Amino acid sequence: MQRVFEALASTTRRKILAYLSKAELTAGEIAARFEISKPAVSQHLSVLENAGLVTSEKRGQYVHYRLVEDNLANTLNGYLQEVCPVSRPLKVESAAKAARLDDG
Amino acid sequence: MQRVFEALASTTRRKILAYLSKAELTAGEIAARFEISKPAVSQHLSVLENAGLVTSEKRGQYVHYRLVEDNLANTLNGYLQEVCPVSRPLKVESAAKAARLDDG
DNA sequence: CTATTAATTAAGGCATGACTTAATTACCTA
DNA sequence: TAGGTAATTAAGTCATGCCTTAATTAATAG
Repeated sequence: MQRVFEALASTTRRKILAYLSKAELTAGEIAARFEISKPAVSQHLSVLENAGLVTSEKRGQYVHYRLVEDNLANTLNGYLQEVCPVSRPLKVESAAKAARLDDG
Repeated sequence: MQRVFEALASTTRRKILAYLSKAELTAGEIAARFEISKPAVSQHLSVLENAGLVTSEKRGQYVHYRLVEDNLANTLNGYLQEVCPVSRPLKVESAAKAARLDDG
């Protein structure tokens, strides 16, 4: 929980997650999308992995990273339920679908 | 967005939000719940207020703080939609209700 | 007006986070 | 096995964050 919010506090790390939400990428492919050094990106990936937000798999010479969607969704939604009324997140997040389902 | 995630990166600040989710409190009442100094708590409140997660109102000698639920819920859910498939958060957050509605 | 309480601002210390370059590890290919 | 690429680890710098105590502002009570 603490690690997840710390990981999300960095814009660079949130961008990495955004990239990984579209496709699995190697460390090098991720680094190429930023202007900071490769070791710096590697450190960010390490933070994200320690928070359980991404996982890595080494295939040959490359390390492939992918998003762990469940952990992100569960942590944020869990926190939201804790602090906000249960009904609100549902409405905010997919108001259209909820409305449709509630009406039907 | 950046400010919200920075604000949430601190355990102390998340605890403050948790207290405020139960009741409106004065700065002093909040400070009394922590072991750190009152100025330290004041700084945390300032961070939360700059992030738009709480608002304050001075009444006489006291400053009352309360949670801004909408901003917290909208920011986290908005981010979640951006990074995770739209359908997932709904399932995670209220699986029972979603299942019931989907089945019915 | 003076004293007291609530709260914030100011100033400074210390730990932590983010970045850099250089070195190292691991894997692939000629 | 020597050389090259991918990636991480190591070491050190610089900025930022969180905490402290002391000073200040603002409101209430005598």
